This record gives sequence, structure tokens and C-alpha cells, in this order.
Amino acid sequence: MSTAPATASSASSAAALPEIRVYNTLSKSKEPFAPLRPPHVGMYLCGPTVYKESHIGHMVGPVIFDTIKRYLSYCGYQVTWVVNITDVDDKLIAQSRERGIPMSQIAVEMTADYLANLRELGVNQIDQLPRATDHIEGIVHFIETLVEKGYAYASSGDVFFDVARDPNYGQLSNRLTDQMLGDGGGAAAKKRSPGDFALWKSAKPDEPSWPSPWGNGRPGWHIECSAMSHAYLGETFDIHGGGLDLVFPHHENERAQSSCCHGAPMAKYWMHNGLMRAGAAGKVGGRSDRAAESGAAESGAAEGGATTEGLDAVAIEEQSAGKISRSKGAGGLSELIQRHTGERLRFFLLRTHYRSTIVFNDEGLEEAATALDAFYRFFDRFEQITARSFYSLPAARWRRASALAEGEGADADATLAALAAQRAKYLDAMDDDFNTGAAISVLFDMLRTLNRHIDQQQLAAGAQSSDAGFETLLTGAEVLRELTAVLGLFAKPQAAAGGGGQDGAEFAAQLMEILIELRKQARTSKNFAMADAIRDSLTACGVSLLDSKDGTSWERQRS
RNA sequence: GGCGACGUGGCCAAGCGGCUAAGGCAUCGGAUUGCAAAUCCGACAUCCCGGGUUCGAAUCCCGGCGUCGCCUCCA
Repeated sequence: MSTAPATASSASSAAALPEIRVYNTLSKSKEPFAPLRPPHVGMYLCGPTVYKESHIGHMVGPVIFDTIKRYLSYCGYQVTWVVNITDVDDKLIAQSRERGIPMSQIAVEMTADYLANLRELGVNQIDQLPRATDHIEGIVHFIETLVEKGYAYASSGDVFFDVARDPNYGQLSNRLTDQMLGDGGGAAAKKRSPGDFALWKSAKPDEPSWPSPWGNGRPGWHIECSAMSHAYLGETFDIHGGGLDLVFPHHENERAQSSCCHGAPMAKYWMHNGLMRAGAAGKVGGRSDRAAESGAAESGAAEGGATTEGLDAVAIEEQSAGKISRSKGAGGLSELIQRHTGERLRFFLLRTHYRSTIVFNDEGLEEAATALDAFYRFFDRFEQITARSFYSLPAARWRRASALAEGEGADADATLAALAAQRAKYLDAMDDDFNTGAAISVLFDMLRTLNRHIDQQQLAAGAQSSDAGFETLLTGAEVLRELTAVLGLFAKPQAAAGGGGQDGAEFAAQLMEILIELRKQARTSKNFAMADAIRDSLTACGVSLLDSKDGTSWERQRS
């Protein structure tokens, strides 16, 4: 009566080939990851429409998929990752009008902003960043094919996708087509039915446009992703990602276009990351829904101004004076990065599972900072003892190349044994739908193991490689490096560990003030040995003290 | 109205039928320390409520309460 066979049978063989499981929005369940053409993996992430500066919410997907690519690569796959830049769109046109500058210029500016932010967050695994406007021809061709095959129809300069022709429409987002096709009748005069969506939009007089068989116009939203993913990854690729908010209509429509055009599935795995919410003091955002009104009167509490924060409560950039901005200091992403460092933001994002909602607020970021400090302190400690920088340790870039791969060499040494077990736990977490939160918790365990090892072996600054436990520390740190690198963390030393954007020069000035004051006190109390020691030490690191009747100033020596 | 997610210690957050319910922040003890910090050891939850299925549920099902998202542009 026991179900033992199921668990027992896999025990021996499974160890050799760890199975990665991925949550697929299409099937609403976790599936074994089996790419179409192993070891190659094609991955497409829907990038931004570049009409405004990006905000922190735009970073969630890139950080997650950057990590996914890192992990898959680490496991031996060869991943090609494409992120599109949508640089034609109604919003861009609107911005262009508003600011009185060409659409293309806005796109260039905002793309640069986006990329700069990605870089700060350590997102550097993207292979291709195609722009929609560079692929107009392909887009037109794509639409032509759809028209030829009868899935789309032209209607006075526009071209629409005929939703009724796709029996699978609605599958991804779990919507019924007849529901959408409903009675609505003639919602838009040009469409056959209200659910149809534009593939090509005819140009109005002063809008940017490109020639096409249907006259001058521009691509509709969705089609650029179908065309570009096809151009770079082929008819069917492995992973298609994006925010949960893109499931409908964006991905549903992409899927319809692509599968109808090619007669093949667009992607094997549809992965969607959770959205971010601003977690202000009270409650946040959400527009007042129909129905929500009834009980509002009695709770006088919320009256202050909890009104519409806008749909995207996270868009602090535009919340000029609202309570949201006050509670977290207004400003865009770049200011956020400056205040918290990109690494902190990345760490913060990775601590939550990618499919859940992340509540974003300063408290969370501060906590992340505190937690991260434990790592930075260990790196310092490690460097003191071994005279090696943690950041320059050779990290195994492949799972099976690890110093502790499959637990080898871990038998005799308790520390290594513990680390090997922890590493296995980490890998299990990552194998299970990229559970970065659980993986990071293991990292803290490793930190404790390593610190305990140092304490117990009494390793101190200037230790020798012949000292007991020295080699173990080295090996252990390498493994920690290996596993943190997979998450894209600790690539390079932080300017000021945990300092949170303290300006370097200003910081140095503050320190110097303290030292000068101490030396002054030493001199006053005739403790000249101490005073000289301070000055000599400073000289040793390139700082000269200049005494005068007005006090003491300092300068750095030119090298 | 339709679709969907979530509710785990003071806070954040893993867990997806069965080891002592991860980890972080905070708090409280202890070791260490000239003091402090850091580090280490230890303490701190039966999982929104009510039913049900099961030998066994935080984990599955039903009902309730609550929070949130999508259905329109959105990562």
C-alpha cells in the first residue's frame, strides 16, 4: 500500500542527471526542462517600450532571466538570450509630440537609460537587443504571410489578426474566445470582431511611418516580438518570458500570430515573473474598482489621500508628491541605484521567488543591506587571512567543475562536508524552478559554516597556507564564489560595503577629520608617540598632514 | 461581472502530502571582547477561520473571511 516504488526507484540514477523543473504558464504546472535542441536554449524576454525612463519594476524580469541564463549555462546549456526594444508605438508618438522631438531620439535616449540600469544591476547576459524599427521588413513580411494564409485581413489601411481563425486563441491566458468575441458587434468599425487586434496601423498625417502593401503605416504592438523572436530564435524556441501583466493580451497575441504563421508552437515554456508593488505605509494603489465603493464610507481612516495612486504604484518617478514618494524618497531608478547600489537591488529582487509579488519599499531594501553586509564582512575577513581577494577567486563556471562537485574530497573535513551538503541543497533549490530565495538562504548557511571554521581553526590575519584549515577555507570560499556568481552577485568589490551611496571623497574627509582630531588630542596631552604614529600611518598610505597655527589640513600625495 | 494569485513567528520570506516548518531582519540569553562592533552558540511559529479527504496536511478538496493582480497601456 505504500507508494514506495515511486520514490525509491529514482534514487540511484537520478543523482547523475539532475532535472531542472520549470513552471509553464501554458500548462499551469512545473514541467521537466527539456530544450528542443540541447544543449542549445533559445530564450526571449519581452523588453520595454522605450518611451520613458525605466523604473525598478522593469528590472525584475531582466534580473530573473539573467539569473536563469547564468544558471542554465552553469548547468552546461548554451543559451541565446534575446530581449527586444520596442521603439515604435503610440506612446512613443505621444511623447514625441509632447516633447517636440523626434520619436527616434526619444527611443535612443530611453534605450540608453534602460541599458545603463541593466548594467548597474549586473544584467550582462543578453545576446541580442533587436529594435523593432530595424525589423520593419521582417514584420511586413510576417503580416503578409498571415494575410496569405487567411489569418489576417486588411481593412482600409490597417491589418487585423482574425482571432476567430485561431482555435487555440485564449489558451495561454485562459480566456474564452466567444467571451471576447461576444455580442459587442461593431466595436471598431474596421474589425470583423472586437477581439481582433492590429498587426499594422495606417499612418496619420504626421506620424512616423514605413511603406507597406497596405500603404504607409507602422506595426501594431505584439507583432514586433513575433517577427524578431522568429528572426533570432526560429519558429519554435524554448523559453518565452515576461511580466505576468503581459500574459494577456501581449503574449496571447504573439502566440496566435506566430503559431498561425508558422504552423508550429511559438515557445515551449512560457515563464512569467510576478509584478512589483509599492509597499507604502498604508495601502497602495489599485484603482478604485467598480464594486469597491460600498464600504468606503465607514473607514474614515483611509481618507487622507489614499486615492488613485495610478496603476503602477511603483512608478515612483512620476509620483511627484504623493505619499508613496515621500515614504521612499522620490526619484527614478538611477537615483535608487545611487542610493542603494545595483547589487543591493539585485539581491533584494532575488530573495523572493520570481513568480510572487514583490513588495517594494525602503524597509525591505534596508534589510537587504544589513543582510548583505554579512557577506561583505566575510570577504574582508577572508582577505585578511589569506591575502587573497574573494573577488578574484577562480570560480568554477560549470556545475561539474566545482571544487566540491558531487561531494568529492569532503569526507575527512567536517567543514567541507557541510559545504558540500549545502551546495547540494542550493542546487536542488535552483533546479526547482529557479528558487533563488531558497538558494540564497543556503548561502547564509555557508557563510556561517565558513565563519565557524575560521573561529574554530583560529585563523587570523596573515595566516600561512600550511596552517590547519587554511586550504579548507580557500576551497570553501571558492565554492561560495561559484554559487554567488551564478546569481550574478559579488562580481566586483563594492565602493563602500554597505555604505549605501556614500560619496567617497566626502567619506574620506569625514574620516580624516576624526583622525586629525585624535592626533590633536594626543598632542595636547603630550602623547607624542601616539600623535606620530597617526601621522606616520597616514604617510604610509599616501596622506600628508600639514600643521599650521590655524589647525591641521591634509592632502594626498601625487603618485 | 469574468479569470487568477496570495494569507507561514514582531516584520520579510522558503516550503507544493511524511525528516527537529529553511533563511534574513528585529529581540532575548551565552561564549568571545579593555569597551564596543564583528563572529560563534542558543531561544523565539503547528502555518487566516471552519469543515472534509488521508495512517499522515502548512501542503489536497469544499465553504468563509481578508489582501492583491489581470480583464485597457504596462516588465
